[in-house]
Amino acid sequence: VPRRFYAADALEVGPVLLNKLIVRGARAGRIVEVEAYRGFDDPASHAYRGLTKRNATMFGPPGRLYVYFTYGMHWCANAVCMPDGTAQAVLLRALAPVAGVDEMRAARPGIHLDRHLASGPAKLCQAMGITGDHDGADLVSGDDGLTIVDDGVPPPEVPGVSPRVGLRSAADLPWRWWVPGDPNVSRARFGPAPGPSPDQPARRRRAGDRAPRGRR
DNA sequence: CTTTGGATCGTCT
DNA sequence: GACGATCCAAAGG
Repeated sequence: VPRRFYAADALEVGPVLLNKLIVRGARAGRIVEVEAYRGFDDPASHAYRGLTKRNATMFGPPGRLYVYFTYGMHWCANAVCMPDGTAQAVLLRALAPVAGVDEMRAARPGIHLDRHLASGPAKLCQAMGITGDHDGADLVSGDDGLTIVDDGVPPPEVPGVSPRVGLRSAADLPWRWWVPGDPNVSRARFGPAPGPSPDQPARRRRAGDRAPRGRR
């Protein structure tokens, strides 16, 4: 995926990142869920309050990986968008494992079902072995061992859409997208798959299909 | 299947 | 000093 792909608004890049592959060595996963984070105009973004040591990568050139540490134990990874100087990013929230599944399982002991290997932003980093060491990695050159490639599978014509997960502020903005019907999409409080998608008959009701309930 | 609470620490106020 | 762009085990239906 070329540099110019990322040099756009995260609201545009997010949905078209779906179904692309993230590759690290033998491991590869298809991106099936993402969220957009903008900058000064997005209160939920790490970049909202300006440049800091942690979020510096978000303010740098597009096509790099922004990795941050949260909850005292988890890493999460984003693809940086917009030209150098403007902070935006797309959070990678879930993968469908495609290759190197043995390595992913080794990185996540105790997980048996493939669809649980990378069905969340921190799980994704564990499965791929992504840590703070990869903050700033160039996804375009692949020089740091991480790349995002297009293997010809197009993004969904009509992705699933919902508000972003786990936020206090800006909790209403519908900036989360996923591949409809994909079993690797994270279980969230807001529902996957509004209606039956073209090729998916009719799924049984799931926890996430309900309207958001109070608290949080 | 769902809900609840604990873990755990860097970052910014 | 408070709070996360989270995950999992445990416990209850």
